[in-house]
Amino acid sequence: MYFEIVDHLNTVLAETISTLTPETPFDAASCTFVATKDTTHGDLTTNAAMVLAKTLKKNPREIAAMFQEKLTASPHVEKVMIAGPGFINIRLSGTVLIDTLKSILKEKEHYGRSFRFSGKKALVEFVSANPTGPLHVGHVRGAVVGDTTAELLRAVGYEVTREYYYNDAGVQMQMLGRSVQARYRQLFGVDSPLPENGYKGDYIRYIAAGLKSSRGDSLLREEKWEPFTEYAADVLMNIIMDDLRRLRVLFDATFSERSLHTSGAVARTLKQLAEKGATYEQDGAIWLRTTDHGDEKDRVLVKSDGEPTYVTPDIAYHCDKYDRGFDLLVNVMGHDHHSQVERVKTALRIFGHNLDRLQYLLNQMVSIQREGEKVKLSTREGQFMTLAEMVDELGADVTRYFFAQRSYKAQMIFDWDLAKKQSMDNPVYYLQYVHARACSMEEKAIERGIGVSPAMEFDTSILMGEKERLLLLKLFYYPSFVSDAAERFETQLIPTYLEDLAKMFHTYYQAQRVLDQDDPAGSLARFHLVLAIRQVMRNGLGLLRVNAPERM
RNA sequence: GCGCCCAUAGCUCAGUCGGAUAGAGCAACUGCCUUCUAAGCAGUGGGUCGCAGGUUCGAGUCCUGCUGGGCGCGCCA
Repeated sequence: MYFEIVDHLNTVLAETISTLTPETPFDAASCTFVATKDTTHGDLTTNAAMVLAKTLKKNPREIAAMFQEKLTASPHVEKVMIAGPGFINIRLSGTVLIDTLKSILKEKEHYGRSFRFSGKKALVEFVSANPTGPLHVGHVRGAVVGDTTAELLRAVGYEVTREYYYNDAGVQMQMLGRSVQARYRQLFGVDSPLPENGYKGDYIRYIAAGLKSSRGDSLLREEKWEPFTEYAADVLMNIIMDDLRRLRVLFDATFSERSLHTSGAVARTLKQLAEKGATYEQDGAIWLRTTDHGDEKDRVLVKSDGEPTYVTPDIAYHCDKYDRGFDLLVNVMGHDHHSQVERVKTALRIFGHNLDRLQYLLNQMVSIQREGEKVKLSTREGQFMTLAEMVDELGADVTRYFFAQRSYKAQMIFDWDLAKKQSMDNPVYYLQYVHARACSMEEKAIERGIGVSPAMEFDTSILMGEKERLLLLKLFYYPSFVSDAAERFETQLIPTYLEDLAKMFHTYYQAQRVLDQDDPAGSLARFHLVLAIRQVMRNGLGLLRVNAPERM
């Protein structure tokens, strides 16, 4: 409904603009209708007249008047008002709002979804933590941002793949294997110290104990670290995926770094870069000429010991993503990997890949405020706050909501005490309460013999009161928020919208009796409105993968 | 030194990507349950949108320069 109406109005706008400016080419796309911020200014507004003022050398209000007739003729428009310096404000016809209500009740969970990107494929890569330990708070933010973004993209028509890239090769994995090996030997009383910079966490002992119970002492004479790495990585990947599942994050695919080595993709990438003259050899290492693309120094692709650096398989991985034919590639990772991004992009540019298809979402750091105390978290320091602990203490709903609520770009202070509260102070419960309250009203309605009319027959004039009208208008805007959130990769637009809607609903509930024994016609009409609000709340929470309980 | 991000109410943050009188929640204060859930509602106080310029009809939003904070800048990942 929203896009249908706004597209129609924008077309009228564009046509009128082209008749007004037949000589001068004018970008009509820059003049569109948007929702008003202040309801006293009508429902939709455009600044077209003011933008055109310079080109036409006329007073904006005078220009606005030239649009008025055409717009008034639209069946979707009740009234056109010219206000302020030259805004064209539109009040939508009641039919539009009633049709919105009907389509919500008809489309149900599909309301708000669109087909703007139907037929397009998107890959969202996120979390991608190495299997060297359990996930911590920093990963949770990436997990929520990535998963919610994926869900938003799906809501606007993309066929989405969620992928987890993990480094099961390299020095860190060797360290993991050797740490487990040491703990394993200790279990048999062998004096075997942890390697320098080895992993000290208790989970290493846990993994070693698991190995002992499944393999006995059969690995005691094993000198190589690889079997230990393989086993530990396997265990840790399972733990990671279990934790993520508890956060309601499910991946469609994992992609192993080692597979890029064994398949020859890394070697092929290096060869192709060399053929393009983008690399050279010096001091026994192979360098990428990133300085040709604005870097301050060239970067090493292959170390003098013959081992590739981290960036090399990452380049091969991204080439693989391009080869798989996605229309959109989204990468969610910590902002501390920023310099890495430029190197990958440089290589992709050398290969001639279209960087417009690649979108990095670099989320900033999270710190936790708990009982007034600020706990800073970083990968290097020992982590006492893991994903599992968060979900245990706060639940998936609260954990997800708190991260989705904020822009990924800004550093975030996670208010643990607020998140912990199961009260009205906590926005999650505030939203869920809308849903529960509406469900409770439905029960009451059924008791009183009020049911949804399949033919949508109810007295629509009752919903044209100003309070009801504003609620309908809010529901009308919902698809635009979904669309904006997806296109701009801004998850927080959804919580912002839902909190607005919740506020309006609770206010309405307080001010207006919905189910009134003395007013059956009014009760029926308002009941339909409540059901529509409940549906949108459920859909919005669904995008965030937050539960909408029927009872609280 | 260079790069990226941030700076909005006492605190945590929004601000629909240049619009009209800058918002919400928390905290503080005052009211409202015999009713469809008070996990709620209504109201009060609280601001030089870090600073200084610039762009234009119009700037919290865009540009430049500062200040302050975070992160990065490795033949680590």
